[in-house]
Amino acid sequence: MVRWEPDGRGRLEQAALALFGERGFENTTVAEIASRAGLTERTFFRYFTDKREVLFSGSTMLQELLVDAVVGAPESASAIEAVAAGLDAVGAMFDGRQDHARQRQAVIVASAELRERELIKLATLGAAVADALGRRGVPAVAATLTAEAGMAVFRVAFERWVDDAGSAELQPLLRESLEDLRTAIAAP
Amino acid sequence: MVRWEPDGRGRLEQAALALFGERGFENTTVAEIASRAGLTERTFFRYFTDKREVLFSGSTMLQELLVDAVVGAPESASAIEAVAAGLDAVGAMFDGRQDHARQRQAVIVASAELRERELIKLATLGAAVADALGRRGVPAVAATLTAEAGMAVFRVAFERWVDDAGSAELQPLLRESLEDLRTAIAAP
DNA sequence: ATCCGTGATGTCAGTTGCTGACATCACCGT
DNA sequence: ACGGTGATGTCAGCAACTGACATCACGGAT
Repeated sequence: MVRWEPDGRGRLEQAALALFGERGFENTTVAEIASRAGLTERTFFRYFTDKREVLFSGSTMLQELLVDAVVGAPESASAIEAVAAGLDAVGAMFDGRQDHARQRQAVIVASAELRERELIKLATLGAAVADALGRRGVPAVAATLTAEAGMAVFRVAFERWVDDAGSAELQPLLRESLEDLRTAIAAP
Repeated sequence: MVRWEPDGRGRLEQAALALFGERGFENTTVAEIASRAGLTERTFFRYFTDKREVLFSGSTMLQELLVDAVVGAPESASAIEAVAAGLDAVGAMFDGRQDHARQRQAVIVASAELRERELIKLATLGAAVADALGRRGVPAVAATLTAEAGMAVFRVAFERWVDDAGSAELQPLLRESLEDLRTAIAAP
């Protein structure tokens, strides 16, 4: 018999998502999350710096994926093409995870605090992409703007994907949204 | 003799900015801010929902200005042109406020919590602009993307304006950044 | 001139997020 | 058999925030 059940971190994440879904983020106590996971409040804060962080453990993986794809895009690709390649990789990663994404997103949009956290994760992602573009030789201002545009495309496409019952795949929505952005801001 | 010194709210804002600048956001207590303003912690929380909000009272004015300019743009203007008009108005508003903006921005970038708050303010601004575009008849997805692009342009231009000692006016940087974005994401 | 309602402030007690310091104790290698 | 290690627990404490109630100058109504 083992001393502790395995994967305390994962149990905390599950418990948190479930409780946030039932009573909402603000009406859930860290002590309650920990208790449902069979752990202590103190242990929760050893895994997560923050009550909010428990919903964002996937963001580092997402960042690695995106950055790798941007860096690994063919040398001939322009900045925006490299970002598009990154978005393709991200789109593929979300395949089959629509249900989980929906559940999580419902919790996030219901709480201002969690929306804040999500925005800063996206901003960090954008900065990492801009940095990756920099390593490809793209000048700083253009890199930042291209990365920010990519994040805007991601936000819009992701929202459509989560809200829309009909579309099972994220990738086509990403492509579409990038095209929409292009036509939207093209000079008249 | 008056019962209370006037403009408690303003005194709290000044005291907060000063203290955050001296010791940083996390090392400043709400009680300290209130005390420097000659008030009580409880009173602070009557004016501001949050310790962070004390730095963001201007954002509602910014939003009104921007939305009004977008709505009031000539009917012939495209979505992105309406947003550009809004950015012009915003650029004009910041004339002569560079010192204050710098001081405030230094405090904000030094604190993750404050950066979060700033991002959600910008996102709210973006949503308001998208809504304004919607009232101009722009379809929802295009409206969101155009507004997000506008916010990205604002972020980048504002950062350049604050960081760069040479440029006194924000407006030209906004124009430039919009052009940069256009060329950055144009189809190859 | 007196009284009374009002609004900005203060006081107090309580909950919750979060942290530092220290204790515990099964497991694992020596 | 033994000692080190790492994941966990316990406890005390600060600071952010909130609800309930008190205060009291001011200004208008009587």
